[in-house]
Amino acid sequence: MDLSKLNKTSGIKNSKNTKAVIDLLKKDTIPVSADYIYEKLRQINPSASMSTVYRILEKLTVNNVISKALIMNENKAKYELKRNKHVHYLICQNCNKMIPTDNCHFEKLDNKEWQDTGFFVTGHRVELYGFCADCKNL
Amino acid sequence: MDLSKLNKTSGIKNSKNTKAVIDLLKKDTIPVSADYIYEKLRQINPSASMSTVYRILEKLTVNNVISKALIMNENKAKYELKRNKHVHYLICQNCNKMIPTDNCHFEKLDNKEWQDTGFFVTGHRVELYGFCADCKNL
DNA sequence: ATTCCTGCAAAGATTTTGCATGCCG
DNA sequence: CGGCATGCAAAATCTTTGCAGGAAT
Repeated sequence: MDLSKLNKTSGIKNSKNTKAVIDLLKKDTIPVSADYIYEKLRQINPSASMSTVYRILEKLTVNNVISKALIMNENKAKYELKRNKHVHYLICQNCNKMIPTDNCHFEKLDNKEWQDTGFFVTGHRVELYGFCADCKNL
Repeated sequence: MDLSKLNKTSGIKNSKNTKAVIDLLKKDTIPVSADYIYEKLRQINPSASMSTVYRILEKLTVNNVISKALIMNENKAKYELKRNKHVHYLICQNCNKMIPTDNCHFEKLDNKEWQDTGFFVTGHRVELYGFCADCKNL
């Protein structure tokens, strides 16, 4: 996550807030909400505002540093750092827990024409839902 | 979509608005927003309100008649009728068009334990994104 | 008669924007 | 300096809820 490299192509500056947000996201293994990021950022910079958080997330999304995901049963966006190893999630229908799983059966879909539709697939998102170990026997 | 059957288990009554919403959804092949449903419903019942739409969608979702999907790059929920044949979507990153595809490679995932996680998978959602035939050569 | 449904208005929640000021390159 | 970044407040969206009256079983 080299901010100075980003800077050249995007005009994004090397601000404290932006760096802090990226550092926060590095520590998470599941997508997190703007609100969560705001709370964490306030611990580092107590005067940071929600609009700054949204503006940073927007810029990082546009520049492909993070991705914005909308999850079943959630009414707000969540964000996660894009990483080399691509991950999907198991989502519990009972407690909403998200569990990352790196066992992706679907890589072969990417960068291919999708059958006879003329659609060129560049990526995919898979959510597996069901019941986690704690909830499946309730 | 047998409302009278639903009625028995759910307490949902056979109201004009609910029937109209189900009929609307039957005509769509891609998920649609509450707003879109509201506009269509108003053509049938000009006094219908947005809160009624949301209340109907909530009830139908809970009772498994429709499903609520959150789509990449959209900031609002979309809804679609649950059908026997299960469908995924190709989503264009340029024009946001959604194209249904019934070629699902993933059915074998369902109703299985997911590897050694103890998670029991009951369903899945796949979004393939990329560029549609119209946008891929822009 | 009871229970669910509806419209309206108000409130909540999430996200975006205008503006004046501050910081980075 | 010039342009992006920030905080604040206000606004824009989307969604939910309280209440009183109406419809369905």
